[in-house]
Amino acid sequence: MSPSYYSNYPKFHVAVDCIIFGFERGQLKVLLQKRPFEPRQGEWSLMGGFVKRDEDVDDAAKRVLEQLTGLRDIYMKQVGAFGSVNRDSGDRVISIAYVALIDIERVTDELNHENSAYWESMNSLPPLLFDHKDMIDNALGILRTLINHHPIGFQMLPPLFTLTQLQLLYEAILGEKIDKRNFRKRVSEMSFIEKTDAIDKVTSKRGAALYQFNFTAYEQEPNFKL
Amino acid sequence: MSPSYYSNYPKFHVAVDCIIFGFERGQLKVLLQKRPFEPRQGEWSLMGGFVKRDEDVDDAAKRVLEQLTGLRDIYMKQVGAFGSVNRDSGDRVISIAYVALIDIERVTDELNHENSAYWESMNSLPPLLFDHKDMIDNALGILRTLINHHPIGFQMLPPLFTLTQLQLLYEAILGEKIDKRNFRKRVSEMSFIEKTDAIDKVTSKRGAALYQFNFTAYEQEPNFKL
DNA sequence: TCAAAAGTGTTAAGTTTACACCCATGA
DNA sequence: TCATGGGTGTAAACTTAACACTTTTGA
Repeated sequence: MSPSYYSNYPKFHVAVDCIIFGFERGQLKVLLQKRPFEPRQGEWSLMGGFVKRDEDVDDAAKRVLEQLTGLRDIYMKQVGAFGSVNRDSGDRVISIAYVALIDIERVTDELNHENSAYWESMNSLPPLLFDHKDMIDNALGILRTLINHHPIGFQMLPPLFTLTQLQLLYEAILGEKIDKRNFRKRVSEMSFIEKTDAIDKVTSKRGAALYQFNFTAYEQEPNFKL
Repeated sequence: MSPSYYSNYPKFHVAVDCIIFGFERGQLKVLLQKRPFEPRQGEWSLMGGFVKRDEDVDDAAKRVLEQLTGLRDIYMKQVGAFGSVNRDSGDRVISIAYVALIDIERVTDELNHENSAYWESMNSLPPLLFDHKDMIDNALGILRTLINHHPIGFQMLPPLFTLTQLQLLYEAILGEKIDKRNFRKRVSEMSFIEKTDAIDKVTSKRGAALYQFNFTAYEQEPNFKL
């Protein structure tokens, strides 16, 4: 182990940062934290942490996410590595950013606030630490690209959702209005988005049909285009 | 510098690996090297190198590319970080992969062979070191995604090229045949792909019109769809 | 009774696909 | 003269976009 050729070269701190997206009341939100240590303690930042010695980088991201939210088996995808020399004012740190999509209802307020974490709307982000704003922008770009052909939006909705919620989610991610009838026509062509017998009476007097995403049906016929 | 909080955490070797694509005689090729050091000296690998202490990770990738090819100002894009614990059998190394697109004619054979580097067709890749095959697969995926809406294919062609060359390039990247008349119709709608007076007599008796990509025209009207 | 959100089809415009022959030249 | 690659247009199929009114119900 550690043969001489490699050991001529420098080593670096390697961190992961998580861009955790959720969706609530028609708004795309991101989970931010007041940085709990120096330097720049108290500034708004993404949730992050250092990679451990015998830990895959992907696993480090999962660990950080679980520490903050208590959730495992969450959809995550690497956004990329951020490696400018001076990106971290404390010391040289190379950070690998991950985007995670979660159902905001699964994260309780207590959990959030223990970590001084808060959901902030993407429309009104505060100034952020280091290059964390760039990370969020990249993550959103990836989300916008993926959302059109992959059924990942459902990760941010409860198991049962109305078509209006689904449409608002797409509008929030893409940043544009979608025609309601065209949207519903496309949804109805996808057999894996199933209408249930349940009715949502929270957001309308009349009540709206609740739908669910059927993962196994999707596996069999994964033609997705919204 | 190096405040106590950070210094509790481990440090890692960080490398860059370059997936260098080129195009020659109808084939998409990648520049591979016989690994010049232990462990696993002599195995086919991507061109890589360790990040230096005061060097941006992006700059490390540019440096490695320039060392191998002598070329600067090349189109490069980060593919992502590869961070499994045991991905490198020598020691723990976290590697950040970059894809680069170059005009194969600009790299002379001498340069290549000094570094024991060779262009290998994507259709007949040898077994590769570590996770380098995954890196190439990811890079190709990114290339396929980008090529449809961004004029990056031209980076792999000489300044003057025929429409047949351009079509063969697209076919090689996408891995499927394209209808000649439909392809040319789409090209003719893009004002920044300009016909020149020059004629190529190398590949046909009749001669084929040579075209060029006009970058400034593209900046003004960047609507690209092939 | 009325405000608020749910639900529902058709048509025109635009895009994509499929398809086959003549041309110019050097060997 | 013929083999090779260059060059050209149209019609049908499909996809996308635009658009407005009725329904249900709780307050």
